[in-house]
Amino acid sequence: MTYTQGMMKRVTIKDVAVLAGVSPATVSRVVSGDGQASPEAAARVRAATDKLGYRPSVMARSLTQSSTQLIALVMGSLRNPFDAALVESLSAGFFKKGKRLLIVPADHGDSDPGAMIALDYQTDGVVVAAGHISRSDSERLARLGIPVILFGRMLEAPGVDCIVADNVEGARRAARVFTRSGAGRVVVVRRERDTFSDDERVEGLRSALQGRAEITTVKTSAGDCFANALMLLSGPERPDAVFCVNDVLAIGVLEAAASVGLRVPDDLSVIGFDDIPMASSPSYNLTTLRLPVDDVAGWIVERLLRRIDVPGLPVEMHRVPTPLIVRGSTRRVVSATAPVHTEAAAGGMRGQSGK
Amino acid sequence: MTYTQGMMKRVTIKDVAVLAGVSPATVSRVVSGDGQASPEAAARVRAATDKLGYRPSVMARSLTQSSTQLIALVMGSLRNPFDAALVESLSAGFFKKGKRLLIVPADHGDSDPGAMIALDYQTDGVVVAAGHISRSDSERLARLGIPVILFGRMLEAPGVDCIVADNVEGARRAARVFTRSGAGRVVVVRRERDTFSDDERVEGLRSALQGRAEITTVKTSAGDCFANALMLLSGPERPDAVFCVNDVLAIGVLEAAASVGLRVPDDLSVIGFDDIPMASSPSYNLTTLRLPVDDVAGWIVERLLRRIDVPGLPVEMHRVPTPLIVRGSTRRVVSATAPVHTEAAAGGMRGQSGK
DNA sequence: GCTGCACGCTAAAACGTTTTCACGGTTATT
DNA sequence: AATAACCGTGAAAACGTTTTAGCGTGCAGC
Repeated sequence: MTYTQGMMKRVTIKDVAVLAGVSPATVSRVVSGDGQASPEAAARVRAATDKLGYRPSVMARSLTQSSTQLIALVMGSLRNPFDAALVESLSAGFFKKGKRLLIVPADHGDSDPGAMIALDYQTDGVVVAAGHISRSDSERLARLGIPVILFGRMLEAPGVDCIVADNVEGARRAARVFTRSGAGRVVVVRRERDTFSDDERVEGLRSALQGRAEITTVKTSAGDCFANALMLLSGPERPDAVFCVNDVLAIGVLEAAASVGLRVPDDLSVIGFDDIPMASSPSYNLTTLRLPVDDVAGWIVERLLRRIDVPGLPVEMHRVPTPLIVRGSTRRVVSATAPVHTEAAAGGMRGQSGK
Repeated sequence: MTYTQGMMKRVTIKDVAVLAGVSPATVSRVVSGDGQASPEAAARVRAATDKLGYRPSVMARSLTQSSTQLIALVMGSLRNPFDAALVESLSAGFFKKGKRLLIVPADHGDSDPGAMIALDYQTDGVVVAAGHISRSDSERLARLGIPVILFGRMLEAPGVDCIVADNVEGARRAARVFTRSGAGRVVVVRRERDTFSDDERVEGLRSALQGRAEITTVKTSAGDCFANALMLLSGPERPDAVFCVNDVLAIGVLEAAASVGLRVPDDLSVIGFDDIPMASSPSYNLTTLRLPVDDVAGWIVERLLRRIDVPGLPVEMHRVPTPLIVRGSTRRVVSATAPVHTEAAAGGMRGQSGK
């Protein structure tokens, strides 16, 4: 079998119809499955679609139907393993439900807010995993019946559900560990750009530590974290505890501590946030607040699909629990109060995602 | 300003037309920019689109035009930082050129080959970043004029360009380091599933080491790498050099080496592949073959767009150079022959991506 | 003053589906 | 036996664009 050079025309429903000897309407009914069609007609149609390799055009279908099976995902950098894992988990989750991800960078130079691409492509929904969506934009989407899930920050607006880690409770747990081990000088390491979640984490720690310790804040990019931590840890007023708003920063601090010969956790306690796989690697062994990525992705998928099904639903503000994972970067203290989740120190490189 | 409850209808080109007092055709010409229109008509149309917030429906447009501005990206797990970086770089690169990424998991349970989603959505092109595409599928896409870029493996088929790391040359460089430092027992660590690239890397090392060293191969998942390496390194026939098909595995080996008290590079040399940011962190300081992710993404974007523009182009098989990045996990030897790229050991956590 | 031409615009067709409407032909209900 | 309900099907409209064909108008060239 030889093929003609050049581009062939797409095989359409009409081609199938003439081959099967029925009308396009019947083909549509058979292919979509729900319409009524006689067994013999259905058989002929199916034979024709198989022979021709017919695939309905989603583009054309979406003109008459509302659904495109597309979900817009506004995402940022994937340098942080947590974000990469979230995107992967979302992609898999949505795909399993027949939805495809249309990804749009949150911080493209353009002034055009990324989420609005949902309008161009008539997306079934929007997930804002990084960055923000303005109230007016979200209202515009809501007016068109496009639901939005916002991850990492709260926004009270029609049609947008929010899912945020329980940041203050997590930070409080970290604070408790610090006070138990008698930390007096605590440094908070956070990113350069203030985000909703970072603010909550820092504020949570600060309020829980109120009066019990002296707190300093350092802002740094992930790339400069090592260098900045180096300075901090070799300076005169060395902290005895460091709380980082995510694990990547915490690992930078651990590197620096090792580099200047500080013993962790004896000289310095370090706590991170997220519990990325690296955190449990033997060389870091980082105590952290776990943000369970598969739970987050699962909730987002569930919630968005449900809202697509039943549009009238009241909005929901979901807080994801952030259990403390005690590892080697903090001192083990006998706890008289609430039990905390600890972990056998053996087994390296094994992350949280057990799938 | 209050909005009516419930879903509003989309604002279409017709709405704009009546508001501007012109025909839909004129609106189309003004919006798309290339048609001819009088200044005053154009002004009225622009005022109308602004007032109504009109956004053309890509779906409807794609019926008459061929282009959807969509690129299908077949991707696998993002657990390996290299893959995450690649996706991020591709997304940014394509977005800058006005293309959006439609992501489809390579290994969804479905039997349907992922790349074929390109047909459903009339994608402008396909990037296969993980997994494979069969010859017949690629031919089908080619017949419809949809170009394909295949990353990580070679396939000679019409309409598919390939980009692959220079695996054998990289592996040869690794072999040279090993032989110079007098390694006699070399272990190759590779993934459980054989891939084109892994095969090339392993075979490249094997052929370069031919007769100079005893070679053993170990297959492992990333999660089990630490445990497996532990066994290997504490066993009777301990290797003095380990070549890993990627950095993630190499880091597992380094962890294990540290865990059993082996000194690197004195007792053991380790070389990885990819040069992920972690590789340059002070606690690993891994010698590796760099696969420059931004170069890869850049080539893919360029090439795919060019092929979309001019369909007749002959296929291209691109090999990406894989320079050796010498760090602390291999012994420094005075080189009498070709100069190799070395790197100041200072500055932690700073990866290759300088952007 | 007529032809030819560029221009600005509109009407209508086209793209590939789904869905509504209508129409015969069965089958069930009285 | 008459009527009603139902089933399978096709014609046609609809979705929101772009594009082609065509139609006046004004202007230059003869």
